[in-house]
Amino acid sequence: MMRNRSQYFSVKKRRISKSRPRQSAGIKEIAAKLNVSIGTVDRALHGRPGIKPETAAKVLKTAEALGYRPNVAARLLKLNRRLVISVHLPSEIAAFFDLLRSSIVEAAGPFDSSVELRFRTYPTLEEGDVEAFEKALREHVDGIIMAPGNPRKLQPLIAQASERGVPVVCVATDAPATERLASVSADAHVGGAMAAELLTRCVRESGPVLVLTGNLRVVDHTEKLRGFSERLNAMQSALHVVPVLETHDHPAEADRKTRESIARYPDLKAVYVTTANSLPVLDALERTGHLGKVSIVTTDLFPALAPYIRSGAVLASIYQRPQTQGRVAFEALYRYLTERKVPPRVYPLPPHLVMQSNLDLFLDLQAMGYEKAEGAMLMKANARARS
Amino acid sequence: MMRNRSQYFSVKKRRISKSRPRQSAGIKEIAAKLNVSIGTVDRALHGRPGIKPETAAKVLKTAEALGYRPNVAARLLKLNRRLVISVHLPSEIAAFFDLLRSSIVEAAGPFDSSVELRFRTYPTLEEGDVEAFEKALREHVDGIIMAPGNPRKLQPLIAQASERGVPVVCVATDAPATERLASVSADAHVGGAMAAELLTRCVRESGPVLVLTGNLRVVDHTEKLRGFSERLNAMQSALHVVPVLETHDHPAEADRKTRESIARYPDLKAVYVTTANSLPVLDALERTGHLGKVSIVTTDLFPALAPYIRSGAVLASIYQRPQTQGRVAFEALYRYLTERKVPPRVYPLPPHLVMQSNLDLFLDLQAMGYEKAEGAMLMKANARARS
DNA sequence: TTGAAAGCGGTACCAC
DNA sequence: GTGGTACCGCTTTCAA
Repeated sequence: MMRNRSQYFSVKKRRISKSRPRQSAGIKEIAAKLNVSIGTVDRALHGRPGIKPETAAKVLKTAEALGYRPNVAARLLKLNRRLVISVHLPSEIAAFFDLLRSSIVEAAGPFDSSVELRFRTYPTLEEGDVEAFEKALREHVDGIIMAPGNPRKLQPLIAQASERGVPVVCVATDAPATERLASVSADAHVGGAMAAELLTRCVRESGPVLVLTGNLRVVDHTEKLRGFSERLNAMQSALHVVPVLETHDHPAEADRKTRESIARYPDLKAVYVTTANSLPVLDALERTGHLGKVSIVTTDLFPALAPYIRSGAVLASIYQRPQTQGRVAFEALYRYLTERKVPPRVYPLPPHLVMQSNLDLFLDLQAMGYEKAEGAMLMKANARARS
Repeated sequence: MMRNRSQYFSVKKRRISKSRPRQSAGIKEIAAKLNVSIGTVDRALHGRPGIKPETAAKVLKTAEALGYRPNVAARLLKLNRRLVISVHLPSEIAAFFDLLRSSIVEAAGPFDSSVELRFRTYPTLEEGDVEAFEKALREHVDGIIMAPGNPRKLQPLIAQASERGVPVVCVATDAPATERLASVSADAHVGGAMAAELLTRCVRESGPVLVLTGNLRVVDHTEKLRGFSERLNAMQSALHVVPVLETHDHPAEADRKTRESIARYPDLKAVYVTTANSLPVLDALERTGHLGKVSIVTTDLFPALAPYIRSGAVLASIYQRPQTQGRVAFEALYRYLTERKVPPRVYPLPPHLVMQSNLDLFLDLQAMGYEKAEGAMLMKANARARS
C-alpha cells in the first residue's frame, strides 16, 4: 500500500519566525575566543584525558560565560546510536500491563529515532523477571524498566547493573533497598487510605470490613493494608478489619475465602479488594445476595468491572494509572540517559478514584490507550516484516 | 560561579550495545537504489516542486518499501531553527497558573535546544488574552498555548492563526467552536458530577445544597453545574440545589452571598464551590458556626485550603491538575509541529479528588512543581543576564 | 527536471 | 597536549 507523503512529516514551508538560529554559543565560539581548537574544547567539556588542567579550566570558564549549551541534535547525529531500553513486564493482569507497555511506546514516540525499546515479557510477576534481567545485562542495554516481582533475587543483579552504569527504573511495584535509579508506582499506602476514607464516609453502620489481598510478601500489598488500617483508626471509623485474606491472585481461592468470610461474619458491612483479582469476590457476594448490601472498594479498572461500578454495587475502584506509570518511568530514564538528570528516587503517583461519575471518562481513556497500543504493535510488525 | 562539568551532560563512555546505527534506510539508500540523487529523493518525499510525477511516485514507493524514517536529529541540525511557542496565561489564581506555566517549562526540557518558549502574562483571565494573541501573531510564532478568557473575541483571531498555519492549543478552559488544534482541561462536567456523587454518598439527611460559581458565561463553570445537577438527579440524591450564586471570583461578593444564603436556608446540608475562590466561603461558614456541620466540596488546591481538608471540614476538593494540563498541552503542540501528528480535539482530564488520605501527597507534588518552576526561572534569568 | 555539494554542531581519530 | 579534519543525514542552493 502507498504511504501518504505527509507521513514523513515534512516540516513544510512555514512563515518563519526570525528567531536567531542559536541562543547560546557553540563549541566553535568557545574555541575561537580562546584561540584553541575545537578538539581541545571538546576534551575540556567532557573531561577527557590528554588536556592540561589549566586549559580545561579556562575552557570551562569560557563555556560558562558564554552560556554554552550542547546541541543535542548534532550530538545525536554524530553519535548516531540509539539508546537501547529494555522493558521487562509480565503479561499477567493484561489489563494493567498492556496499558503500561503501550504507554511506554507512546512516550518514546518523539524519540523514535534515538531510542530502541526491547520488550521482554514473561507469564507472571513472579516468574521470569530474573532471567529477563540477566539477558538484558548480557546484551549490554543502556537502561532497564521493570516490574520487580522478586526484589530479593534481583537485588544483586540491580547492583551489578548499577556498577556497570546501567540505570534501572522500577514500575508497578518497588524493589526498595536496591541500587535502582527510580521507582514509579501508585502510592500504595495512600491507595489503601483512600479506600478506608471512602468506606468510612459512606458506610452508615458499624461492623466488620473484609480485606482481600494478593500476597503479603509483596510490599505493594502490605502497604495498602497499612494505609487502610491507619486511616480507619485516624478517622475512628465504625468499621473494623477482620483477618486479612490472601488470594494469591487465584480466582478459585478468592471465591472460596470470600464465601467462608461471609458465613463467618454475617453482619459484614464492607469489602476492600487490594488487587485486580476482584471478580471472583464480586461473584461470590452476588450469589450470596450481598451485592448492593455491603459497600465495596476494588482496585484497578478493566471492562468486566465497569458494570459493577456503573450500577453502584462497587462504590469505587482505586485506579493505579498504568499509563501514567509507563510515561513517567520512560521519561525519567530517558532524561537520565541523555542529560544525566537524576530523577527523584520515588515517584508516588496519587491513585485515582473511579466512581459512577467518572467511569465513562476512564473507560474512554483506556480505550485510547489500547488503540495506540495496536497502532504501535502494527508498526513493529511491519518493521519486522520489512527487514 | 563555576559550573560543574557534568552539567554539560556529556554522554560518557559506556559499553556500547551493538545495535545497528540505523534501523531503516536513509535518503541515500533510496537514492542509490533508484540511481537518482538525494536531492531528487528529498523533493519527492516532501512534495516539493520541480520533479516529474513518475519519479516522485517511484521514490515514494521505494521509501515505503525500505521503511524509510527521517532522521530527526539530522533535520533539526540542518534546519537549525527553534520552534517558537507562545504561552498566554493570566497571573491571577497564581496557585493554578504558576503550576501550569512551570509544567510547560518542564515538559519542554528535553527539547530545550529546539524549542523557545515565550511567556506572555496578563493580570486576569478576562483581560489581556486578546492583546497577547495579536502580539504573538505579529511575531510569527510557530504555535500558541493559551487560556481563552474571551472565547468570543478570540474566535476570529484563532481563525486567522489557523489560516496562517499557526496551531493553537487551549488550556484551563476551552474556546469551543473555534479553529483551535486542541483543548486540554479538566473535564468540568465530570468534576461537577464527582462533587455530587461524593456529597450524595456522604450526607445522611435531605436538604438544600448551595452552589457557588464564578461566572455563568464561562463554559467551564456552567458545565460543572450541569454535571452536578445531573448526577444529583441520577442518584436520586436527598440533596437539592438552591439557586446558584455567582461570585465573579470576588472574595467580598462570595462572603456576602454565602452569609445571605445561610440566613435563607438554615437547614443547609452541603456546599459546593466550583472555583478556587473558596476561602471567603469557608470563612463565612466558620464565623456562623457552620463549619463541620455542612459537607463541603471545593475546587483546586492551594496551601490555605489544606488545613480545611486535613481537619475534615472540607470533605474533598476537585483538583484540576494544572501540571498535567501544561504537559499534555505542550506535548500535543510539539508533536503537531514536528511530526504533524494531529491530537484529539479535546483532552478531558479526569479531575482528582483531594481528601484527607491523599492531601499530603498532593501537597508534595505541588511543592515539587514550584521547585522546578524556580529552577526554570533562574535559568531564564541567567540566560538573559548573559546575552 | 535533475545532480552535486556545502554545511548545520558536535565527536573521534590521526598527526604533530 | 593540541590542532586539524572527516563525517553523521538531511536541507538547500546553484549549476547543468
